[in-house]
Amino acid sequence: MDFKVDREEPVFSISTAAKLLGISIPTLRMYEKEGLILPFKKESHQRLYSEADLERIRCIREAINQKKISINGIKAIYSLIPCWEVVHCSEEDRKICGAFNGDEEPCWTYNHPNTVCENIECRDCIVYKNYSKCGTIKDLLKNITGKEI
Amino acid sequence: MDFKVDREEPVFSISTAAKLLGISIPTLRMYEKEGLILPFKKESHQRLYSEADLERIRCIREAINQKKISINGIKAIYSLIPCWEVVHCSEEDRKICGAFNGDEEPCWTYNHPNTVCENIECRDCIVYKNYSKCGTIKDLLKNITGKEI
DNA sequence: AATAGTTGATAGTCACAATTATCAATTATC
DNA sequence: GATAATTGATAATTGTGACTATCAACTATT
Repeated sequence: MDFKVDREEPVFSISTAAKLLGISIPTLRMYEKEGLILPFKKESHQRLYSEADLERIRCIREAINQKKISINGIKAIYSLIPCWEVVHCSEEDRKICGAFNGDEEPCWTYNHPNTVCENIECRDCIVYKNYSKCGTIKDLLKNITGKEI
Repeated sequence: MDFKVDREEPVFSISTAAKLLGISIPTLRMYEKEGLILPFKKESHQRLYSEADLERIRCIREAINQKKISINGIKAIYSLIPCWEVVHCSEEDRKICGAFNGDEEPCWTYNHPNTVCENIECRDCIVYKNYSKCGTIKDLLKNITGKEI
C-alpha cells in the first residue's frame, strides 16, 4: 500500500467531500461542469473524491476566494499548461488537437481522437494530476525552459 | 518612418484614448494601477497612449468582458510569461527576482534591482510589448518548448 | 419495500468586481 | 491670466459571477 495510491484512491462521496470542504454539493458539481475537476465516477455515474481531489479543490477555492481569480481565469491558466511537452505528443497530434490549439479550456476537457492521449483517462494523466495544484504551473514552465541552458 | 514605430508612438491623451475605446478615464487609470498597462508618461506625469496601447487594452477588455476572466486572473496569466527566457537572465538574477519567483503579478510591475532588467524601461521590453496581446502567451510557450524537439 | 443519498437541471440569492461619478489640486493651452 | 484637461483619491453604482436551495427521477443501502 503506497501512500500516493491512498491519496489518489477515490473514497469520499459527494456529500462527505462537500462537508470536508465546507461547501455545498451543487458547487462541487459546478466545478466539474466547468472542467476544473474530474472526480472518479462509478458505473452508476456516482462521483467519488480522493484526498488528492480535495487538495486540488482547496487550491481552486483559494484561487477563487482569496486570489480573486474567476473560474474562467483558472480555466485559461490551466489551458497554458504545456501538455504537449509533458505527454510528448507528435507534430501531427498537435495539428489536430483542440487542447494544443485552444487557450480557454484545460486540455482534459477535450476529447483527443487520433492522438497519443486518445486512450488515456485524463484523471490519471500527469498533466491533470501534477500541474494543477496552486503554483505548480509556473514551476513546470521553469523546468521546461531551464533544460536549454 | 517605420510603421511599427508609429504604432508604438505615444500620441493620444487619456481623454482621447478613453473616447476611442468607449470607456471612462478612471477605468484606464484603474487598469494601470492594477499593472495591466504601462502608458507612456511625460515629465509632468501626464499619460500618453499609442495605437499599440489601444490594441493591448482592447485585448484586456475582451478578456474581462467576453471571456469573463477577472483582472486578477489576467495578472496571474501575465505572471506566467517566461520572461526569464525572453530576456535571458542569469541564475543569480532569478534567485533575487520577484517576478521570477512570484505568480500573481506581471513581471513589469516589479522593480528589478541588480538584474539584467535593472535599467530597462519595462514599457519598451519585449516581454511587455510582444507577449501581452490576446492569445500570444501560449504561442510563446509553444515556441520555447518546441525548440527542444 | 422503505429510507437515505444521488443524479442533472432550474431558479434564486448575494457579495463584490468592474465601472463610473465626483472631488480639489495641478498642469496644459490659447 | 483664464479655460480646459489632467492628476490622484474616494465614494457611489451596477452587473453578474459564485454559490445555494430546491426539484423530480434515479440508485444505493438496510
